[in-house]
Amino acid sequence: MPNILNIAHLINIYTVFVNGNLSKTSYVMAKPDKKITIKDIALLAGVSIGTVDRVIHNRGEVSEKTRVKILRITETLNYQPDVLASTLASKKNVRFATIMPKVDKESSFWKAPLSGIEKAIKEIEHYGITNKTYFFSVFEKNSFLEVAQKALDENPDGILIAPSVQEEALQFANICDERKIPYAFFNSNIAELNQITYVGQDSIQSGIVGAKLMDYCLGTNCEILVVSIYSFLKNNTHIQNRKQGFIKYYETKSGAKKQLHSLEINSFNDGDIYSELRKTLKEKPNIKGIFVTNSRVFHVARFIESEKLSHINLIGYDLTTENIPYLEKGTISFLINQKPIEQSYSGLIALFNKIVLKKDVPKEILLPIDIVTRENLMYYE
Amino acid sequence: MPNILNIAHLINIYTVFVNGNLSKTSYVMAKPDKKITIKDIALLAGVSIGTVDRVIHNRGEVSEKTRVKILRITETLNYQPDVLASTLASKKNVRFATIMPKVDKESSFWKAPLSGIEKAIKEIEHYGITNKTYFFSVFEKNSFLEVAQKALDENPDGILIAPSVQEEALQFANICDERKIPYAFFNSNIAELNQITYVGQDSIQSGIVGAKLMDYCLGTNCEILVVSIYSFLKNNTHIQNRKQGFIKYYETKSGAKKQLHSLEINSFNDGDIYSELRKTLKEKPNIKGIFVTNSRVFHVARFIESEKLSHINLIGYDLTTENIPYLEKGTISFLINQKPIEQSYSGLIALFNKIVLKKDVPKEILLPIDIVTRENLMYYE
DNA sequence: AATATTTTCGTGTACGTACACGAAAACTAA
DNA sequence: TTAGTTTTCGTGTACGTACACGAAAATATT
Repeated sequence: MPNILNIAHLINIYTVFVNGNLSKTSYVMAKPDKKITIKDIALLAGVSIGTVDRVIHNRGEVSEKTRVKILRITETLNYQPDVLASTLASKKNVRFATIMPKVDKESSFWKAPLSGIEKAIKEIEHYGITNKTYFFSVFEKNSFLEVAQKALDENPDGILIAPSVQEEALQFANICDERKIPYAFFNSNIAELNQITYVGQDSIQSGIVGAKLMDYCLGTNCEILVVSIYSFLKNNTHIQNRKQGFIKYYETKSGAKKQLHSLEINSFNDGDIYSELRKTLKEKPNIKGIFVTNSRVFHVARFIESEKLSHINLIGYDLTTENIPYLEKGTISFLINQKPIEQSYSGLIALFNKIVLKKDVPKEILLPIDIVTRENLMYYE
Repeated sequence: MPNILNIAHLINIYTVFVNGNLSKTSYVMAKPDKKITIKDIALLAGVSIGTVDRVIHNRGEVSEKTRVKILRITETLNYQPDVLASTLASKKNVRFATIMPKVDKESSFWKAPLSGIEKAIKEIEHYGITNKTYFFSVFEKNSFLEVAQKALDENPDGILIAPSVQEEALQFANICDERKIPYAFFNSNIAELNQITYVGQDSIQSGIVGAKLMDYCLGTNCEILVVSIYSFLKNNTHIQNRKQGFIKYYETKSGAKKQLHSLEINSFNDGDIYSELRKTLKEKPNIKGIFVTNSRVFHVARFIESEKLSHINLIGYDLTTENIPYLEKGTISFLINQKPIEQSYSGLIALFNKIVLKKDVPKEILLPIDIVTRENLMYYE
């Protein structure tokens, strides 16, 4: 029989248990505030804290009988381990790896996730968590897998991936599955894998939002151009979904439909882009709105300015340093924000919750589709 | 002379110090990863950890000589106390109080902050933090101060306040100052006080955003009505700023100006509201847009539906359960979201950072002005 | 100089958990 | 039964900090 300390709450627990009426309610009603510790459980089970610890961590070396007994008590009292004490005692530090595209000179989009990573780590570094970020090039074919291998070599406890190159990322996810390393995606997703979660935007819906805005901008009798710049390089489905969503809006919309045109440009060169745009606009002079499916919208903005086409409404994606000046000047009417900072931040926090705190994490964390215009820009930067 | 343990990093520290070249850089370069503990400091200072602890907490009973010595080492090594160990050791629990309007049957706006509070507490309860929320009525004159007094009676370690009734809140803030209880504001602000921080929206700018949206919605030749419903009851400046911002946009805007009209309605009764609106719209048939300066926009939406005025563009505030159906149907074109959940969440986190972690907190945390329409609504709810 | 008083400091225990080590109990083999 | 083996468990120490208690050192008093 356990030695009963003269602590009120323990007596309460104990009474409940010797009665055989092992009821959570009755305990909780007795002392709702006091936190249950393994010491309490040990006392109630008539064993030592070491034994309780072994049961909780499935470390074996405990007879089935006492194991069940301890588990029963644990569940009944709804024991929650003290995260502070736990991480303090276990000096093991959890190491995360983040794999994402490098910031190329063509667009600064991938700068933003870096500060999200920093923010997340600052918040959880107390818990002994570190992160190492690995950058791949979306332009070099084998870059992703090379870089990913480096990350793997360090045997991290969890990996956050921006799977911009789908096939390679898919391959890598399988390797992670084999090696039982948990991983999460951000920015773009690959369906049907074992990712802990995906943090990002619903890309179809974001296209719909773009269309809605375009609709508000434009009068009744005009045409719209949807521009994709170098979309095949990137996470195709992501970009294509935006286009698809945009088109869908106008298909389902009752009332005056607008005519849509589509243009694919596979170049980052302003000259190439200008001539393509010039040609299209010449052919279809009724175009009053241009929707660009990714962050390369600033190319089109430059074109509009240089050709003095102020009557054209321009909508695109992402608050990159290239795009922002054109939003401020009004050349770009709206930018749809993907919340790149929150994406990486939430991704790491999700890994932390799952791996360290062992909490459940939703399979998809869909971030808001922010509508950004000149007037509310300052609060999103 | 302190007893040198054969731990590499300590020898490193020690070497640095006996040389007299007490340089942070040299230490950090030696062992950048190892965390400095009070034990390290004690060893280096040739005292016990108890003494170091006394110095760190300004608890006195230490000679000036060793105090300075310890402080010097502490600063040089950039000692950061371990929050986990610290909160584990001190079983004192920090108690916060939140004071905000009660959810009235007229509008569900104040439901949202409750979940923000819950979220924040869930995140920081490990640190022994609790919160008790107090509700006042904006309709009863002395309700705020009564409720606030109750909060004060519990002698909380920090108070989060939604100062919707300005004069009373001001008075109360002064009491808090006297009693040296730190406080923060959310949702609306009172300038020039000693609040730790204000979390909320820039209300002037939000009016400007509303105007911009209205501008996009409307054609060239039309008039706009600005409606304030029961605005004198609430945090006046907040509501008035929105109106002011809205007007400012059209004043500063070059090009075709639009004519603005203003309507104040001091009733929640649909009958009253309808007749006021009906009268105004009859007088000014050219009105094509209505901007409502608070969450009572659903009244106007109901009016528009019942009078079948589908040509009117309606813009207002807040994703309340009353407003959302009208946004979904399209009767309301846009709602400006104040992020009420994040407001209370960030408010409590700010208190936590300041009081518990002793971190610096910005004097103003201005949350984004979310533009919400039918198509991106689902990600803000 | 001896004692009293104050200042200064070291030691010990606690917080709740993790884990190593070894002792006791249970079981096996002879 | 006894020794050997395995299973099961208790004890001790550590993580980094907080704080009480009391001892030692410094100072004051007679």
